[in-house]
Amino acid sequence: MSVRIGDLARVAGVSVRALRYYEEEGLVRPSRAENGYRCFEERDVEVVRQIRGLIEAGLPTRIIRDVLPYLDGPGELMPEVPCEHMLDEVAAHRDALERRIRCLTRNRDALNAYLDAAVRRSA
Amino acid sequence: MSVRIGDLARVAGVSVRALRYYEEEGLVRPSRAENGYRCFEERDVEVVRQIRGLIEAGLPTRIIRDVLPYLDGPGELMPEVPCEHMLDEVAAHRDALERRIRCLTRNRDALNAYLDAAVRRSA
DNA sequence: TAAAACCCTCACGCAAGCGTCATGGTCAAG
DNA sequence: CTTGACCATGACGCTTGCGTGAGGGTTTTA
Repeated sequence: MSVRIGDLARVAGVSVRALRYYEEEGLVRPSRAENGYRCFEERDVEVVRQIRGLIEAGLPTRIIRDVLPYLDGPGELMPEVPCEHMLDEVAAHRDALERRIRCLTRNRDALNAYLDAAVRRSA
Repeated sequence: MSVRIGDLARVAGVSVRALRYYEEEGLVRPSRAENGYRCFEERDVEVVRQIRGLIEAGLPTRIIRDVLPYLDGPGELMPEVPCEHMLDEVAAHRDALERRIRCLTRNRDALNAYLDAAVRRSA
């Protein structure tokens, strides 16, 4: 029923060590079997992919830990009484993402322009 | 006429140490005065901002060094005879940026959805 | 002309995100 | 019942992107 760490690593495309690290950082919270083995869930596959994407995008784990609870879909399980302070933090994260997206988009467009020009020249 | 490292640091919003590091990594190539001081150009302000954005977006300096020459605008100063291999590398960088952008966009949208829901609930 | 304020080059230090043993329990297969 | 494939917990190592002196010239300011 439960997914073991090796299986999750293979399916999600990360190392076993990385998964243990993510647990240390509080990004995933597997339960434990009687023998001490970590028990992951099916949904952790997507969670880990999400984590990978965010880490590759440059977000530190402590921020990922903060925003991960809000990324389960459109407000499915929202924390009770979201206090102002937390909302501000989430909004700040959103703004940071916005800036990163704009920066990356500009650079992607520039690379595309370069590639286009190179192709036209070789034609 | 030339910009000194301290001025550039203030204007571009980075540390002097960071600028020296960028030079070590080949991201900027200031000339030198007779006294050994680094001579930056006005345009380096924007270059450094560009670099900062890419680093914050998670790109390692060696990749930034690779793509930076192609980000000066739409193919203004294109390297002579861009070999296939290099074009492939640039395209790969572009694809990596694309993936990052999609990941960040998904997460930004999720955060927005969360924030919207929170606001509606408090209303 | 002397203190401030910059600049230079080493060079060590540090946090993040794992890689990589070392050492040892667990469990299905032969 | 032993071999091999997994699992666990330390714990040290490495890379990246700088921070932070140490030690010593230069240039502007008082």
